Amino acid sequence: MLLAVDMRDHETDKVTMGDIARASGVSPMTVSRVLSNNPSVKEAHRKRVLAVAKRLNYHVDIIARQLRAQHTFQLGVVAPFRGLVGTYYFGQILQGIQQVLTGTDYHIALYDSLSEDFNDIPKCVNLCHERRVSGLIVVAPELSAKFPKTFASLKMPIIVVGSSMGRQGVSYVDVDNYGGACLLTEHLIELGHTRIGFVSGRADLRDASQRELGFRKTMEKHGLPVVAEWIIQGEYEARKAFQVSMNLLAKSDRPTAIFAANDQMAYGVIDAARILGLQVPEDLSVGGFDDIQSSAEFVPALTTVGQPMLDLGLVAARYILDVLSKTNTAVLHRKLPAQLVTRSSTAMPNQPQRSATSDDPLSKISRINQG
Amino acid sequence: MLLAVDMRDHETDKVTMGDIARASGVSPMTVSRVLSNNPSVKEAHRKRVLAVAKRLNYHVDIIARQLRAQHTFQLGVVAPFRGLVGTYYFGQILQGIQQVLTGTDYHIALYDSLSEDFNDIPKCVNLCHERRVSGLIVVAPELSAKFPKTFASLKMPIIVVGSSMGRQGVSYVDVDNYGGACLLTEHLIELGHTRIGFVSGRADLRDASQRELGFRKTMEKHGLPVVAEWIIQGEYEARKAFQVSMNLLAKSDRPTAIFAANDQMAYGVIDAARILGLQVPEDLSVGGFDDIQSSAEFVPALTTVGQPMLDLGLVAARYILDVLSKTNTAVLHRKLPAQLVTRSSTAMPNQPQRSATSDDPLSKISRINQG
DNA sequence: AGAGATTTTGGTATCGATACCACAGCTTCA
DNA sequence: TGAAGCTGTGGTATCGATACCAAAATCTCT
Repeated sequence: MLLAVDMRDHETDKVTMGDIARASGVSPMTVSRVLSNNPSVKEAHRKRVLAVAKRLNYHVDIIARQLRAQHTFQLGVVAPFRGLVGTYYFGQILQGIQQVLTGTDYHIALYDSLSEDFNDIPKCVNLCHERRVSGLIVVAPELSAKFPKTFASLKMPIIVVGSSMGRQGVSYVDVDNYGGACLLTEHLIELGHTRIGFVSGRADLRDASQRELGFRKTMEKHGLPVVAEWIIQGEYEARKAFQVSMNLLAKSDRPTAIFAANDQMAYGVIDAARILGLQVPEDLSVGGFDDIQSSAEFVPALTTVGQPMLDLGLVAARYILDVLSKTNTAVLHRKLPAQLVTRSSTAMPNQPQRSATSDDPLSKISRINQG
Repeated sequence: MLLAVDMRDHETDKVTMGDIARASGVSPMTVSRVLSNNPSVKEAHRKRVLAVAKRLNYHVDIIARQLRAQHTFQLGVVAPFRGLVGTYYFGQILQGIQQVLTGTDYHIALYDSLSEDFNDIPKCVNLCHERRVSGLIVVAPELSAKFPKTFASLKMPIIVVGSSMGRQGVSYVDVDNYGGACLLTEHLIELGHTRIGFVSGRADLRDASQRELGFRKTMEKHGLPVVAEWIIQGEYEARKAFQVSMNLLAKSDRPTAIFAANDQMAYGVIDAARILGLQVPEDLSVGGFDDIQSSAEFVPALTTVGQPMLDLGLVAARYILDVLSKTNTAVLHRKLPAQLVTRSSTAMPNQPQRSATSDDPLSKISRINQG
């Protein structure tokens, strides 16, 4: 009765608990108990069942388990593919999520909130709900995203990443872009800069507008002028920033410091400054935002605002898991602090007289190749 | 008996087909038929059932359907998160996949092949198999990826993206990186260049080595020298490329053209050239690879090799769906052609005598600001 | 009108794992 | 020795949708 030889062995994988039960002379229930580590089963049976399961190359049928448990163990991640997937920011969030999920039974189900089927987030969230995801992380950096209160009534944990939802009962985790921008602006002001320009990011993204707001408010707070011509559009792209800052820096009436709303654009600004013969940070201080990997190695090493992108994913995923395990039931409203990272692309501005002799950037051009 | 009023209405969503059946006076089977568009059901019943389903806010229980159908409608996508997620390349592939999936019942389940649980691809593939994904797309740009033949014996369609699998029975779709590199090299040679440098990509990535090979073979084919000092490591990063090409271009014995293994590095090379006072393309032709979005707008517009990244995703997803629907059962070995995109960053090399007078790059430095 | 063909409907079993209850076998103590 | 307690084990029902078959309802034609 024991260990009836099964010639199919590793071949077919339609092996069920019933098969194992038959082959090891116990009931399916006992098999189920063994495989779910229920302690109330005799050691002899346990060993035999495990051996048979291994021999038959058994794997639980996840679907049946899901049906019984009414739980898919899928963590839905909703994001606008166009524009977000393929960015470092989103990649880091995904890695954070995966780090939390590794070792659990959960995995990521990815949905495009811009798919032509459902051109807005609520529709996509409903789809996920119908698909019975266990929890949902909505990555929504767009300004236009609408989040109806009905989200809160869905019978699943849900959290928004990258958008602060105000007073609504929806959980979110976001980076404090406003505060981060204040930090960098304060830093530049403390160094003695009063003529500061700003390269803004994509107008449709929430974080971009928050960074610009932080810059403006801090300038106002210190009674410093925000010069309209010194606020230029960089679209979050190094190239675009390069082009627009070429124009700005070529003028004789130019700022002594520039705050770029992300690091890539800061690179673009520095490239432009180099070409125009301006030394960074001697003639121009440049600050960025994000602290992407290359910014530490960049020459000059970039002063920037560190954004805990990985943490966004970690916090969001951990929150969902906590709610699912009933550890936490509260609505989460969390702004992760951004950190000022001071490196060598910012310094005190040159003395006025010195700056006067060098109004023409071309006069300095040879210096770049001698340094 | 008809239309018994249900006060719960939209509240709870534990509505089953049985509930609808009861509320509309038919059997669960008829409800099932109506909801799966089976034509053999009387129009009166159909209308009543649909009305009730809507009123009760019914949604099929996907899990139960899956169990019955033995099919999860999940398309597994396996990729090394670290290094790949967050790249434009992977973003495009994902978008391609999603485009095919939009409108179908399938959706993406994302798995990290580098998760600490299973540090190699076969383990991750097994996990997906256990999780009963309906099909699997393995994105594997690394050189080290091992693909045992056992993949072919898994009872699910599987395709590898970004690695040509040689003679093994595993399907793949890849871009013809080798051929693309040949195209660009030929282009430079046709323009009259004989002194050509190469900025290589990440040594661990398959595509990078293929591009370099294409360059080398084409040079050899034309009897041109591959100068060791002119093959420099750019790691696929603009910054790195900028640094190493600064060194290379500052020498008096420098190439007249540089082929960078991706567009970002080409940007870096061009930036370096600018700073050294070299005009592109007059003094230096620069070609890239990938044709990323910004390359068309770049100044000068970049000559590059267009890589159909979106198509990788499209072809892979379409293949899986075809196999699942039995439309196709053959193993797919497909290399998508890369396309030469000629823009303004490449041109005929300067005449030798002219090049002789300008051995010192500094002599040209003022030109950049006058153009 | 009634036999036969056709459309429409409902009952039952099934997918595979597992919660719950009941009970067999064994131990412990009055 | 028998009642009470404990441990292991198996039977049955359930999660919700649907394939399959049989039965009912309807239609067709002589």
